Amino acid sequence: MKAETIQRSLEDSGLRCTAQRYAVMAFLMEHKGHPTAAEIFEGVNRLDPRSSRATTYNNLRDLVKAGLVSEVAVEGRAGRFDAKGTRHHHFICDRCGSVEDMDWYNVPKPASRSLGKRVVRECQLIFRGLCTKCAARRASR
Amino acid sequence: MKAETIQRSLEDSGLRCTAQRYAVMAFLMEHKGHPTAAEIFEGVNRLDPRSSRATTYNNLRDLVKAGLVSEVAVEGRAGRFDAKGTRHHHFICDRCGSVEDMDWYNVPKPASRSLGKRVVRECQLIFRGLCTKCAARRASR
DNA sequence: ATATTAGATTAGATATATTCTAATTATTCG
DNA sequence: CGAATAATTAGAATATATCTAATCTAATAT
Ligand SMILES: [Mn+2]
Ligand SMILES: [Mn+2]
Ligand SMILES: [Zn+2]
Ligand SMILES: [Zn+2]
Repeated sequence: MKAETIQRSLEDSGLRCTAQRYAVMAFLMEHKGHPTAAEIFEGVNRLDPRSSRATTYNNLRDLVKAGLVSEVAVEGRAGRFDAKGTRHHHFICDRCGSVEDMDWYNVPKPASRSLGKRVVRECQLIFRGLCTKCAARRASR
Repeated sequence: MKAETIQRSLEDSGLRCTAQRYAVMAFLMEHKGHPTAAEIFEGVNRLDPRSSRATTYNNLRDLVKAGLVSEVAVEGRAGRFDAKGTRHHHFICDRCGSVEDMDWYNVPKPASRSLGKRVVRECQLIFRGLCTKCAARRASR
């Protein structure tokens, strides 16, 4: 049951499972397109408007801090968010800017000479190019 | 001679080599720390204030479009820029947010099944963790 | 059960980053 | 030169995110 899964993961992270916080988490799990804070705010309030902008931002911050959500590194102004599920990489379309998940695969670590005394926590791969839709569009012209 | 190199690369891209545009390019080539637009604006105007904020942004946009500069994908509000030199990856520090270059190495392409009809133009690797300075700081406590 | 406390939410104000507008200046080309 | 095009500018406008201080809610203590 998804509801209980969300509730438990929130509480395991020391966060109360409030209606607003739950809604952000549920929205992210249902929408895999890496929505912005504004889209999440709008989506959460579409049915039953009951979360303020500040709360949406607060909860996103808390969820990221708790490790349940990640902010995707994209150039461009608005942050984009992602419920942390299975590991994956990302593909960003040059034309339409959409951010899509790509199957995860292991990436070789950098040479320790190049790494120096840095400590690597994670490593993410971002592909750029044309998404399926935009590639088709371009081909048909 | 660097000046001529910059001039030529601008003109080859169909951009006039104006004082302001040149200054943005030169600043980026001298400062490898991936400065923000605000830092570039400030840096360019430190000696002889003669570039407006709008022009700094306009030129950054034009240089990115021409492929001479790239915007680094970082989460966080301000865009960070990079003169495109030799290929490299990036390391972003969890603690201080600094963005450092890492030696480039080839990354295996995704399985074509996973790629679908997408067209990959490039692939960049972002490492996260603690930079040399922050790792030392943490160790000494 | 009531009081106390810490956690969460809210509207609106504020801050920050970027883009737009319309006027001006500089450069190119016929 | 004169027209056309490109670039720059100050400041206004927009977009995104955070802060503030008041209020509300839930958890715990008495
Ligand atoms: Mn994702
Ligand atoms: Mn770089
Ligand atoms: Zn696309
Ligand atoms: Zn650091």
